[in-house]
Amino acid sequence: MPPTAPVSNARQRVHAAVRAEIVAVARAQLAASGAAGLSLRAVARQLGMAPSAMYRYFQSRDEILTALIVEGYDAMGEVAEAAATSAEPPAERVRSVCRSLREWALEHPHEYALLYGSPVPGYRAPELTVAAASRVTIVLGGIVRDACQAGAIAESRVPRVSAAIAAQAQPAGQAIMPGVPLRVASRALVMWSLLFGQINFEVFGRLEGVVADGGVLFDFTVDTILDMLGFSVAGTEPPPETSEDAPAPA
Amino acid sequence: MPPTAPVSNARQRVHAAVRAEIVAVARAQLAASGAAGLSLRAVARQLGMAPSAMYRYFQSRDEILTALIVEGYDAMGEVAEAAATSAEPPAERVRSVCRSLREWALEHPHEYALLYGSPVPGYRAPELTVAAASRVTIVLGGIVRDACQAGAIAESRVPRVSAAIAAQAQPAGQAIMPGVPLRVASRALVMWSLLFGQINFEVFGRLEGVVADGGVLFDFTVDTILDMLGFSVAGTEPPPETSEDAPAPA
DNA sequence: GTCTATAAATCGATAGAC
DNA sequence: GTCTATCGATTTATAGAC
Repeated sequence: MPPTAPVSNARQRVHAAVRAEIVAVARAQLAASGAAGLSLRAVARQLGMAPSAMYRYFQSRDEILTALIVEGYDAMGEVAEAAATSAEPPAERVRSVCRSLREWALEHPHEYALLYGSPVPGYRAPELTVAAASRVTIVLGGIVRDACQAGAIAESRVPRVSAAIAAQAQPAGQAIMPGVPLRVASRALVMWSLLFGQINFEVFGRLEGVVADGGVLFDFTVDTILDMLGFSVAGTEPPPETSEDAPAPA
Repeated sequence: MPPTAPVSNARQRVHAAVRAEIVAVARAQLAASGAAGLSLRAVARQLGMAPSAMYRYFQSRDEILTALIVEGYDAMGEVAEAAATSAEPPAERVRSVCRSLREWALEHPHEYALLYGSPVPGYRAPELTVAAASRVTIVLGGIVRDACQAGAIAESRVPRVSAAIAAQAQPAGQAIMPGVPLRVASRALVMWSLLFGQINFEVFGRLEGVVADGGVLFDFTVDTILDMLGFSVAGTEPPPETSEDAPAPA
């Protein structure tokens, strides 16, 4: 046996377990106080620990926040990946992923806000978190790439893009969706804004007096995403049920 | 003279002046501490007042926050209205308004976050604020309505919508853009998500390692908005400069 | 690794003198 | 309308005994 290899492996396990417990309590408190109000002491209190004992597990309050963020990105990545694995056509997989993201956001509004809402005032996100954040990105980017290869995207329906935007979209597009034409990759960048903009509005309650059924509007948003990406999808051009397009009676 | 009419008009003026001063200081503190950390005492301290004296001007801390929100919506409404008044074609007016909103948001990130970011944990927005919020909405909705009447929107390029989404979009669409066909009004609802989703990403720093020039991506976003609304606009179909659409060299 | 104790602050809101 | 004084809490973080 190497003399230094299995140094107190059991200790490490309980350490990790307590860490997880701390994060779990912190997550519960996030809902009540918001990210800015997350208190190290309150977590300790609820856990029956002395506040000072927390410092054996996290160097600072911000480190708990970081763990919370990473955990959140991972959870979203997981539901997105789960929704993406199916043999359905790409457009349906996009729908599934988008719906799963919305659902998770509505079920975990405070964690979602931590990820996609206003930045926490004094907090500086470490590199660690950006890697976790890319997981969701990769899922949707992968479907777009698959769709392109499978011919499910009618490139001709997507307008050409200027050299300026092409230059901007090239690095990120190449990284996430290698091989995807730049006009599609450019619009895919915009897709994030539309998707998360819509989820933001609903989760943050900004749709309250405006729209009664957020789910219907969300599905329409996803339809719009598919349309603007050039997806050839039944239902985009001639929708199942159509409504008269008159200015509507007073 | 009526016995009760001009009761201490001077007093009211200084009262309003002090109120404005309080809000100004609070606005400055918003940048440092965020909305959740806005402190009535800190404002008083910086103003050289006793904390208790603040209660002559605002009933509570939340009321200061409300004033800040109303002020913010008004400021955004003002820049939007200013950008909208021009004899240019509707598409250009949309561009101007969107750009002006982005610019304001980048110049006032913390106030913007207060309006369009995560909700403040314990704070419940009063009715007062929703009226102020609609000002920006009305500007863009008005341009869309104008564009429809002027024939600047090719309705045929916008897909028909299902009865379900039409029912959702009808009330808000009718209120903001009376007379606009439902398929266009529906997509106009989605326009807000795309517009503010894009601004959110940039203002909240979520574009940092992804895109170098946020302005270029934003202009492309606005182009996409115009395209998805059916605007007939030079530059959407055949862009000024076009780039080769090859998958890009490694 | 956990505890007590403590330092050095913060906060919102109220009471009551002037 | 402004002040002092105060209530009754809150917080992060550290020191040091066990």
